[in-house]
Amino acid sequence: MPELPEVEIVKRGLEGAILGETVTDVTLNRPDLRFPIPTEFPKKFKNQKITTLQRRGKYILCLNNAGNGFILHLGMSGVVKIIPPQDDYTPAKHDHIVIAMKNGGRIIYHDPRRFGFLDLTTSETWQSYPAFAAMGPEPLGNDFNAPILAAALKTCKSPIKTALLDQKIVAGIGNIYACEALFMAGISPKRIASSVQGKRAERLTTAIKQVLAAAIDSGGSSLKDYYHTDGSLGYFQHTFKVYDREGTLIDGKHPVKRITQSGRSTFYCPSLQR
DNA sequence: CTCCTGTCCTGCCGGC
DNA sequence: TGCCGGCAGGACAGGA
Repeated sequence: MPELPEVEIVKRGLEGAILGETVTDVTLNRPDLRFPIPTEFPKKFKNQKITTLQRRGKYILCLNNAGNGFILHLGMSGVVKIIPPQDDYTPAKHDHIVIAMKNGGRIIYHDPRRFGFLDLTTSETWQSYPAFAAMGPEPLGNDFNAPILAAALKTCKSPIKTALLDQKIVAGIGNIYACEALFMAGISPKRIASSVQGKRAERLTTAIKQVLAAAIDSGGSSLKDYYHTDGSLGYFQHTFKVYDREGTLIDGKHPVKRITQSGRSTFYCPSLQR
């Protein structure tokens, strides 16, 4: 599920658990996720203090006091588990990376499908990491507004839904929140992206910000519960208006339809989205 | 260039 | 009950 809101919640959970803490050990339970895990990762973090945690799009950046860092992407099934200092840790299937802290706590990266990946970076160079260098604006930041979105879409001939999934247009949006934002904005996912200008761009910008902020709020309020139940961060329950709701009626009369665009499912309400 | 398709991997769900 | 096909929230390479 990890799109921007989920990754933001993971980052906040990590802040509470490991920011300022010292790593004592990093265990790689397998050599690769989607790509090989850099073999120098453990030694670059061992005995170093975590100084920075940041999110950019769907990526998490973590830096230590030696100026080394890692970039983590959760892929489709990545989960971060936080094991508090006093708790026992029972290894589970697909627990690929275990980071042990001096205070006794542990951070586990768990990912059944292994679509996620971890790469090394440094405090000096992380901003020019390829995925970041090409990435569009943060949707919740001041750099994202209607004129900027309209300009980015101006030459884009693909459907607006497909364009929203392009991380170069805007960062952090995935299949769920693309569907939800278009529904909130009353824009058809099939509309040519270049035609989303003026008022439509205004509505879409507002919808994107609202949908993402609301999801973060709902994840934030459940953060404590997550921490206490299974310690896993990366998935939280949020109710969606159209996503995965094919056939249900909006306001009792407007059915939600499912179509395929660029090989991905799109959910929308044809009578309310133009 | 831009756009679309296929692919990586495991788990789960529905249908037979 | 068991097996099998289809599908899953991402990103990228490669081809048109």
